[in-house]
Amino acid sequence: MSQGPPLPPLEQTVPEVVVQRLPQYVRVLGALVREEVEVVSSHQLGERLQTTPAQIRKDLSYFGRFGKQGRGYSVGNLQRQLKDILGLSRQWNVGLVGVGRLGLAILSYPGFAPEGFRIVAAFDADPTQVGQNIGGVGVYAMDDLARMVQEMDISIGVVAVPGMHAQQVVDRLVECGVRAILNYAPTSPQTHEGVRIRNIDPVLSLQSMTYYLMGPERGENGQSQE
Amino acid sequence: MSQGPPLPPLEQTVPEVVVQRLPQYVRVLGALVREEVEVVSSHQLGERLQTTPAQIRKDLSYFGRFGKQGRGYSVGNLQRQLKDILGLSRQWNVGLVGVGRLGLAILSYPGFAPEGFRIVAAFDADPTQVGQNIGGVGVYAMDDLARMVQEMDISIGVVAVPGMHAQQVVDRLVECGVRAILNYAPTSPQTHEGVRIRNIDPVLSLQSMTYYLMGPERGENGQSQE
DNA sequence: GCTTGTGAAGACCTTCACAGCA
DNA sequence: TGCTGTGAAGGTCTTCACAAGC
Repeated sequence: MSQGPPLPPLEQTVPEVVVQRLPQYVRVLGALVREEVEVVSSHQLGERLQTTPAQIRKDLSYFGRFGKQGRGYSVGNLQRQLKDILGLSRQWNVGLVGVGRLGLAILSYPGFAPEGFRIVAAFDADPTQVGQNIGGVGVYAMDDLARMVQEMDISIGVVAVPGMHAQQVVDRLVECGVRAILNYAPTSPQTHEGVRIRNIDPVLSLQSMTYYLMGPERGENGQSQE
Repeated sequence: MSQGPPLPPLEQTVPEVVVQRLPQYVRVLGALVREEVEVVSSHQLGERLQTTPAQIRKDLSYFGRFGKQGRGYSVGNLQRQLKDILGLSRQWNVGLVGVGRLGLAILSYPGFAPEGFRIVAAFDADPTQVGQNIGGVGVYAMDDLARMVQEMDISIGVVAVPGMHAQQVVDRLVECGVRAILNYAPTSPQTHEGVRIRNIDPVLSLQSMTYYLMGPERGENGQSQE
């Protein structure tokens, strides 16, 4: 799975949970920038993020030393560094598969572009959809997927097709070289080696909350996120 | 936080991760029912769910003994049992806050009702929205929240307001007695004791995937879900 | 034979607690 | 004094491995 013996820098492997928390740190730092706060301690960050200061310091320590003892972290600097680490200092081109009700909602969602995620092409299996232009985004046939991924430098796929077809769409995307997929279909597709999938599945979220709504008292601790 | 000394039945506390996996089990079991499979082993379930058989057996063992040695689990029976445990054998009334673009998309999403989640009322701070009827769902003022939660037996809140207002909406819902909240706003609200919040945040999902798209080779293992 | 249920072992992540430094 | 960065300790979740039973 890994390479030969030379063994490059190889920064100690970072737990996936940590990577998943970093974007939240970036977001809070963005809020602090807007509030014109210049320095922040791990304790203050912990309050905003509902975590412990230790967690934040430990997380950051996987990537470097960003703070100053006795003072804390420079808000602007830390935000910039984390964005660089996460790859958020650049734009990413996104391909959307499925322009049904859900796909259209995603296309019209204004939250992606400001964060650097640009939907540059849409795809659909239905020939009557192909050729359309929806809010500036062209709709292509699935057969054009490989070509368009190349030509438009698409590195992220968004899947918004019926659950029944999600797996094959994921497989197609992976074949075409896409290694990060955001899946809105109510199915957890089989994952491929080296490919990241994140599922957006509100029904599953609801279904795990109802457990705590049952019985007289099952909700002992009141946390939990995402 | 816990009670006195009598210490009732108190089934060993179930890890939250386990509760979050159960709905996926239920879903796969549903697929097996439709395929008319009658018996399934933890190994087979593990294949479909990309987990180990041991994980599944351990998870189930928190709730009872559902299998038969040498045979496996009765698909129908196991599904029924898990649904009962999760509270999925009944309907749940849901209140939606925010009927902007996102709220409307949620209202028209056909995936909730078949799973037993019925959106019975919508709320909005904008007086010009109040009084509408959207696909059979009335839009009420925020001042009616407490009353409607009572009258309509709303136990789950869905938040679809701008990030800026998410926290206060969550607080209002909690005040009104709602203890399970699905939050679509791009903010992680502070959680209250005894209240469950699940955040639907596609941008955060994207932002944690880009990390693995950076650099020559950082994506060592190719798993990860949600 | 095959598969469950489970204590014990192990891996992983979080929290503690303190040395080091501004 | 105040706060970071971090090894070590502690907890939690996962995996192993096997007794029990069909």
